[in-house]
Amino acid sequence: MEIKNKEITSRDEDFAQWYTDVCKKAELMDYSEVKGFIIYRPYGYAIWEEIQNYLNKEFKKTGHENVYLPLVINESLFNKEKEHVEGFAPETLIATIGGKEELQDRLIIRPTSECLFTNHFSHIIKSYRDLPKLYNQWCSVVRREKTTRPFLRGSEFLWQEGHTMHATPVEAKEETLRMLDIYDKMGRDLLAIPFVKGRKTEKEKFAGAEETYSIEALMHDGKALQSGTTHYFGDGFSKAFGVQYLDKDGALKYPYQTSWGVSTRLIGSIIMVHGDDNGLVLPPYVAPIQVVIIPIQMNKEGVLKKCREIKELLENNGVRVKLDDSDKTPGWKFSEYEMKGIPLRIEIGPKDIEKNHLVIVHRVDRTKEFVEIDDNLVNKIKLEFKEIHEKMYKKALAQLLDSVTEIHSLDELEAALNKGGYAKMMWCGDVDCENKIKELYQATARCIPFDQIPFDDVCPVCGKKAKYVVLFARAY
RNA sequence: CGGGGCGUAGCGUAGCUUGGUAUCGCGUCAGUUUUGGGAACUGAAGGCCGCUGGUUCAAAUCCAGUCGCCCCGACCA
Repeated sequence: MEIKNKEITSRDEDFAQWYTDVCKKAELMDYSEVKGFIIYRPYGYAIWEEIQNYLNKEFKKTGHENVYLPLVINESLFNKEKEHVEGFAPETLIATIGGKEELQDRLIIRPTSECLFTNHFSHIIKSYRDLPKLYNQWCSVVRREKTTRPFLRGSEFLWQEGHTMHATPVEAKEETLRMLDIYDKMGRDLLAIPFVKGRKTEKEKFAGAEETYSIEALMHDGKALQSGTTHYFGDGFSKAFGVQYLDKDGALKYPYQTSWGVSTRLIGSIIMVHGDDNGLVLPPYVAPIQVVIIPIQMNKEGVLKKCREIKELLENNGVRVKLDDSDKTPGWKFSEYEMKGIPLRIEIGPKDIEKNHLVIVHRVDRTKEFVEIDDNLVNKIKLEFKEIHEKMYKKALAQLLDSVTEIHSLDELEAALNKGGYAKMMWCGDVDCENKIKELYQATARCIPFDQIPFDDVCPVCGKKAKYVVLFARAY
């Protein structure tokens, strides 16, 4: 039975419009009066809270502490690291007036907090005993963007930014990769999104970083989305901000630094990886509501009572449940909660009560089954979550693997990019070739993946000797 | 920042060419009947027609300015 949602544009018809429809209709966000600044509605914010819960546990397991630093950076401080300033200056929002006075040192609303952290570190790191410093901050940052889209690119977005200081480059580099692994694991265990891990090219790396790594996700329309980054800074910021400590050997030394972050852009990834023509599809472990119970003929004797009983049972066992006992029709509720992507639906009507079972339906593929109400019910529901999660991950992984095309010439590159997904090619490492591809095909180097298995000798752009396997794609 | 489009009720819109006090649908509220894939009927509330100024007896409509949003490019998590 094909049942199609009438309020959401289909993905094939207009993917951009589909995306906007889902954001609005699933009540994740609303537009505000100011371009690029969105309202995170309770349901959208709750997804972010699940991500926070997951990451806070992982961060704390690995010894990180949460802190909070100011919203604003005085301009003179911001200007200390040259590359960093050049990278961010074009998109900063600056406060110039306080009350009625014009400010002497203007206040930059943080686009990222490397300057603030490094400056603070210079005050608190004096001895090798103060290292490592492993800090994380949950906050929002502001970057003036020309083109904005909900969750994908906004003038303000919510994120976490980790900032750490280490005694040695080796230790700092390990941290950079450790955090990338945590992000990757989050994709596998929480978001059901397979990421491609890799290193950014010189052209694509973060302003001021020596090395940038990223996790890249593939959207349903074949475009890539950078979903998280980690950076190794060497001692560049340390030197610029004068962070020095006295080591065991009595020498003054500069510590080595990292930073890493994921943002509410992850919500965009979830939408565009898993969503379908009926709306959002949420993986169970990140879903703010995991189960929605819909009573059928709820004025009939015992229906609501049974619904409440099941709700309480699941809730007491740590399942996030909503019972919709509003007077909307069941059909309306089915559509509504599919639009909102709730992974598992339970229907309870007079017929079910008679037979002592529940009807359960998976959002991802609408598979429907009857589950007997017995002492093992909670475990059965939890197994359903596992099954749904695995289904969603496998589906996304198949799509990702299917999208990778090995290419050996510019023609093949163009064809692969037009098809969508990743074009895997050998590359000489020269930025000119990156620029040429950008210009010709509007695609960028997403990353130099960790899996480096060469399959050709020359760069198809310039014909010179190839150094790396690299993935190109059109990206958000 | 270039090119295009659009601002009328919470949302989507008609009206604008040819000035005369705003149309329709969805939603909202109340009531009754309904309920296994977006229910039906009856009644009701809701508008500085983006903003400012001008023309006019009279402006959603004409003129000027201004603000904002959306789409496509260049820049970016």
